[in-house]
Amino acid sequence: MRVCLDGRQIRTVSKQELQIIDACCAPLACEPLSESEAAELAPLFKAVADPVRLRLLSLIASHEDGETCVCDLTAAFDLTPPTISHHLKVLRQAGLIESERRGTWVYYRIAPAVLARMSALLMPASRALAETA
Amino acid sequence: MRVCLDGRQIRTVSKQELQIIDACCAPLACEPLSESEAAELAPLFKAVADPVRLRLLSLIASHEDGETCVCDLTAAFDLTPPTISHHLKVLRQAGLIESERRGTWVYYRIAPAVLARMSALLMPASRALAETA
DNA sequence: TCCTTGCTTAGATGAACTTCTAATCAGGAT
DNA sequence: ATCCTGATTAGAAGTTCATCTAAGCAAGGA
Repeated sequence: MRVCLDGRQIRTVSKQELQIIDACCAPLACEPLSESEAAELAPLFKAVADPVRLRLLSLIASHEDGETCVCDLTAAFDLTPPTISHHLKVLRQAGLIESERRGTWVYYRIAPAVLARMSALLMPASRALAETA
Repeated sequence: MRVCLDGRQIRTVSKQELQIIDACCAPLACEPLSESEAAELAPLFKAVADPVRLRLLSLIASHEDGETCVCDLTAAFDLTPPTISHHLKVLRQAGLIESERRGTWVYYRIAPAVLARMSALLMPASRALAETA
């Protein structure tokens, strides 16, 4: 882990992540997206196109245990529990997170496959970059 | 360039792209996004969270010349020119594309930096992946 | 100068989305 | 059994968004 100029932490990409990037997801610049592909992908981006859901995703992803209790998530926002629950449902229905109830509490964790697919789609979107390799 | 099981073309990641991935964009799992970071990032994802805009981006990105005339873009959709113009404006205001007028026609091309940032943010969002490296 | 073509802006409409309050469900404790 | 706490569902209100038609702007040709 390194720290960059603006103070944010960064790290290098692992081989395993490269395999995901390299997996079966044609990047945007490869060939035009079909209507059905676009219709399938757009809801995934819509799920993360909200500041609350981005922070929820980030809170869950950066939690040490790999999972986070809803009560901790709710406490991090100035929003009512039903609102947080709504956003978690949107993320879950998009396949970005998974939930599990253990006793009184419900825990959420990241489902990495869909995020990896979205990332791979956007990454090499510049033909110039692809060809100067 | 290879072809995967479902017939879509894929390719490996270049060193230059790795540098972009590795650049100054903390991935989601690194640490929780601040409220202001989330507020800044969400509109970027909102810009691509629409099937028409995803296809527009893909059409522009995959065009041989690196740029595409609006007339070609409009022809690819079953929508009126004002609607296409609206979507192009959304993408341009998000910093994802740039436009240039040459004579009668207006050409759009990809602005790769923002896409690279979004991709880097989503990619290593799984702590499990990051730690099995 | 006037007309034609390409593209964008303005304004309106109907759908979708975010948020809330109130009510409901699930588990655990008294 | 009853109550309490954590979480979700139901329904409503206000806002944002995608799309259209109509109008405007820019550039080139008759």
